[in-house]
Amino acid sequence: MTAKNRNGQPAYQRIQGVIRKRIDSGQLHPGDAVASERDLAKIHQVSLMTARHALASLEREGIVERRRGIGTFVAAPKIHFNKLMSYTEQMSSRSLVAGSKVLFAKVLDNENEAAARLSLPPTSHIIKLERLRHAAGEPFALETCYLNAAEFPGLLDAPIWRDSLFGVLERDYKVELGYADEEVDATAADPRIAETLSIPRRDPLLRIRQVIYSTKGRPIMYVLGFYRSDRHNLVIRRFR
Amino acid sequence: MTAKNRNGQPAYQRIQGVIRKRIDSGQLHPGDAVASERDLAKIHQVSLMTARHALASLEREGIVERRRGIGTFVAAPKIHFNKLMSYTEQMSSRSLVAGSKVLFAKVLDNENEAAARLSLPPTSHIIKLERLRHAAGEPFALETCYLNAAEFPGLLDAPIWRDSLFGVLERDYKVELGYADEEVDATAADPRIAETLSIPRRDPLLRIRQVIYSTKGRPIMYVLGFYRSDRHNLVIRRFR
DNA sequence: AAGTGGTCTAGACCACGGC
DNA sequence: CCGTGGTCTAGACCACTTC
Repeated sequence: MTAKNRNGQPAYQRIQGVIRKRIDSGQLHPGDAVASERDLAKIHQVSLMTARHALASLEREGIVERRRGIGTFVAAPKIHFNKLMSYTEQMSSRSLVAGSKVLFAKVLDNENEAAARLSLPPTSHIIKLERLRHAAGEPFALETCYLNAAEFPGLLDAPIWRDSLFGVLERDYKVELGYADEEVDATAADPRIAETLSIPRRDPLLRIRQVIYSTKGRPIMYVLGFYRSDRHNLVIRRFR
Repeated sequence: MTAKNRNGQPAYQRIQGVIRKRIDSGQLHPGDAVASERDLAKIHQVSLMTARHALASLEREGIVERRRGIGTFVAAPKIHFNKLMSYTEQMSSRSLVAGSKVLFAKVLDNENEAAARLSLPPTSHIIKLERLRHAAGEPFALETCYLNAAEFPGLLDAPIWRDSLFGVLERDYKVELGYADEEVDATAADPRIAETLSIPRRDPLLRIRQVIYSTKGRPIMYVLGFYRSDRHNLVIRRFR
């Protein structure tokens, strides 16, 4: 019997959804035991491998921890490490109101570095969108996004002002965002950035260069961001 | 038939090893196709799920990329993102000779913050090991490790001077390192760090606070590191 | 002994991409 | 159409932990 999913969602994702909801709604707290593979299999009428798949990939996300011979438990909420999220999503996951001010938005043809990061010829038409991001009334970061203008015609006419760029891409352009490779280093605020972010010149900033890929591995967007080190810190998990 | 592994290594790991070796040795180059799930299953005499497991977790490590309907391909070598490696391992993966100078090595009992990060009482006996790391003759980073003295008696007598701390822990103390949670931000060099690293005061530095856990989720070591931003950059991958 | 996660089988059907 | 990866079954045995 091939399990029929009324909505086309795979069974293991449906199971994950149930568990996630129970954690988010406070029914399950960090440290609590999650149903075992065998119990989940019975409850959701799936095979062991499917229940296992659900738990294994929740563990990879850091939502639960599994211990052989003992069980599966809700993990301490270390924020969503290694999770690709838009600025809007990040802020709302911290219960902050995200704000954004567009400083620059035009199509250019001399953004060589951005074009290279997007695997495009040097003089391609590139959308450049520079935004000052703030939260709780304070400047937070300066982010510049670059996209292939040929691939996203009319993007600058979309309500980026109101809406999340991730949302526009996923909803209006049917892009499936997959993963992002990021390079992180530290740098000192130059005069312009210092003024924009309301911090002293030469203050240390976190600089993140991010190339966002579709699920199929095609580069979609290059983002260069400068983050106030006193307002931001990055959380990641590395595996051995 | 339960596949017998002559050495106790799971079949999927053996398959991964074969693929890794073929990539490392130059038999397979980035972009080349890897054998399909079905081929691997035949070649290694395992079931489809096992061959699949091997490829799926290689993909999670960024070694290969899989595309539905097309195949599995060797990924571009973006360095080992999200991979927990010792300084020695990192350097050697970049073909650099790692050097280290111990600046401080003692057991203390007033390292409250480190104790807290290790989930120990505030005044626990804590090993503090401060090392200046260099490569290619240049100072590179200042790293301070903290460990539970009760758990690693005699550690300071081990040949940390010569050997990798990771190596000592894994070999002599039978610790299985599992993962690390890291907080990254930017900071300015204070006078002492500036002098130690041979850089101007107030230069931006990458600061990384790292808690390393065993495979069973027990905190093993807390590492506070300051990295010269002109010599270091951190590469990570985030998933949606 | 009982329960848990880890590995594995020998198949199945589906969705997708290229021909 | 055929080969690919994605999901899934209905079990099995093993290793580990707790009782």
